[in-house]
Amino acid sequence: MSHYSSLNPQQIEAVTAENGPVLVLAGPGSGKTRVLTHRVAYLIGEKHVQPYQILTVTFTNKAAREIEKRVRGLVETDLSGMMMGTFHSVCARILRREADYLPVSSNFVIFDTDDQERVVKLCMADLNLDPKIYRPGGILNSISGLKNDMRQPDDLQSKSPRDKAVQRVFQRYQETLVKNNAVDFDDLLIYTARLLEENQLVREKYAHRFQHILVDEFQDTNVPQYRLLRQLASIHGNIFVVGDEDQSIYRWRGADYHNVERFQQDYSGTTKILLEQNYRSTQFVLDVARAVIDRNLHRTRKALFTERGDGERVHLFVGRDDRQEAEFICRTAIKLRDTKRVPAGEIAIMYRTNAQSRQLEEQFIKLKEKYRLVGALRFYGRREVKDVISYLRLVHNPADSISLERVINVPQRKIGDKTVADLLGYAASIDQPAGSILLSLADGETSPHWQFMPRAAVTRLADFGSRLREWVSVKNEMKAVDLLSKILEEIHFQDYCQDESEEGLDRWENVEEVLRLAAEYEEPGLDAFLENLALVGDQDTLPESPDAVTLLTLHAAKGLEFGAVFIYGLDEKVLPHSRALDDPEELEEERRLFYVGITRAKDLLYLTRAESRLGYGGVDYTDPSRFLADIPANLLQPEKATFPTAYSDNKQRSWGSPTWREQQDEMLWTSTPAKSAPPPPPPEPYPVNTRVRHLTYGDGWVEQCGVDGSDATVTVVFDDGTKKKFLASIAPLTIIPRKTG
DNA sequence: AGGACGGTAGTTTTT
DNA sequence: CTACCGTCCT
Repeated sequence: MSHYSSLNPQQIEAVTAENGPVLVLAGPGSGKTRVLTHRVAYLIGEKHVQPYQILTVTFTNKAAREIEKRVRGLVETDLSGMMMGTFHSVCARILRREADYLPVSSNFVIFDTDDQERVVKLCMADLNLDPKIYRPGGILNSISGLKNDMRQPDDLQSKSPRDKAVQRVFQRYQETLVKNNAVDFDDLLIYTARLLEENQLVREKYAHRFQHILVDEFQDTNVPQYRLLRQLASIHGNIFVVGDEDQSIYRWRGADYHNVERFQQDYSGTTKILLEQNYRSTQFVLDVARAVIDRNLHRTRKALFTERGDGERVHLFVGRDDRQEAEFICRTAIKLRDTKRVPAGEIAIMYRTNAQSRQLEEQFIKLKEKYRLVGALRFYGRREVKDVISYLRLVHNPADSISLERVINVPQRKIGDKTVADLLGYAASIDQPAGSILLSLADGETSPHWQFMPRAAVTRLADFGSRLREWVSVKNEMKAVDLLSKILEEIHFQDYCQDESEEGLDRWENVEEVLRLAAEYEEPGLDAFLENLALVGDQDTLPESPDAVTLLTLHAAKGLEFGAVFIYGLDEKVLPHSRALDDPEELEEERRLFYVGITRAKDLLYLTRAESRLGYGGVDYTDPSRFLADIPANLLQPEKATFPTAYSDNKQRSWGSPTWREQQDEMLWTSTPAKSAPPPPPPEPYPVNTRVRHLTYGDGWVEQCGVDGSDATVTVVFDDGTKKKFLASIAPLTIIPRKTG
């Protein structure tokens, strides 16, 4: 077929692999999406598989859409029967259909993290657990951790007081969700996995239907995902997974790249294909990437290569402080745009934590340049947005007391905390959802619940109850937009948003955006709209902007590519992050994160760090990231700040003379040359046969130390026999004083 | 019911 | 140093 001519031999092998388990290990930029989409097209076009017999699973909606779009471009066939979506959306679809077997009914709502935390707080209050001793967020994390491993509350190994608390909250949390006819994100996967494992009828139904299962980003699967795939593949065994262990960066969410190894054990006769040709980056970028990632164990080594040529060396800049570092980045980015004609939209600045974006933003603002910030404030996280969505959710599912609590007094209708607490308490005592009681109160004094609290309070509740009843009665006849407009109007939400503050306008505009989103749903009813709100994050809402530089976290960068990439903050405790330092597994993940960042670059890559950074309190003096020490010096190009320093150099170091190392750094990489001093002779920092200690490799002897170009390099033979070459100025080496006899 | 205050924590966040 | 949360006070 003609479009296979554009594929390389390994890609063709993957696309046309025989039935059975196939594992494609795809390096960054090796065309894994192409392989996946061509495989689908091949199955339909050549193997005459019906679209409805194919299941394609991804992690993000964006990826799902991309794959669908590209498959449509490859085949003529109508794809409407094909199941294609994220793990969560596929599970939701299955669960709604099979709700008879579940503790919730098919119109269950999906609780997001916000809701989850509210539930945890509620449960903790009920159990008399002090939120100051156990932070609700932390407890929720523990619960989610257990759920990700498909554990039950009583599965907790140790019985520390905290674990006991987690157990009790977990138990109650789960009961609360069921009472609210709600599931959380984890439940979508867990319920599905269990259902398929325990119910032969359901398992066979789906396992029979899906003759081919294709999975993207397989290294990011967690226990329930792995297990449910296993069940779905239990009849035909045609499971085609694509992934890359080196790009697994969601361990903390339960993802376990060991599933890649597990796959090969569990599915005998797996065809394994490595995609090593990279179509994205230049060789220098790939070499740096490889130098960094090859230090990780438990992975399939890949030898990435490119036919794009060497390209430029990877640039390395060391700022005096993080401000200068940020300034260097912004000015260089602008320079690339103006003199090297790299479009701003092809430039990205990546960092470990969101907080780091501020420094960069300040510089952009100072230079009056636009930038695009990815992911900081989430649209769906806005209070007013959550409020209006909660209204819809309550109407859709009056048993959802979390939403009810959220909106019952927003805007204020004189239903105070006391009244709400009484209502919820009363509801719990007769084991009914608070929503049902509200609806019943709409009947006035004939309601059996009328007497349960003081007249004034009950009247106001009844007021709200009759509103709610009205909305519930029309919800299936009206389109989502119309219902939402009706609600907003009746509760005067616009007035509520637009107090005279500036944010007031913003708030209302956000609400209008929700209305626009709702308008896309033509069918009457709320189901489709709410499902989408729950399962479609705003990751894909981020607008393209070709004329602005993109600022984003390394996590958010996964899957993207840019002509020029800056990685900001290559210091210990930043990347790797301080929280990861004491755990080797976490450190490996930090390394992968760095690797993901590096491999986003097509042509230009800048790594930057600073000798000091603003910490929580004052100034922190930094150590260079250990990852830098793993990059051979000949791949790097030290950079000086070529712009006039924008701030005065008033930070004299008053304590003692700088170490040779500081002099070295000054000389090589900082913008301020040593003041009017004659250029110091090239220091020989590590004389041959010096005993040295490396931060990660231990002790050894200096074998060679030379200055090539502007770089001092040092070669060390370690006691275990390994020989390493470092960039002298940044290698975490210290000289071990010789014992004088 | 809203504002002022104090305490405390402060990664990453596909769904 | 902030930013956010919870509490208390008005």
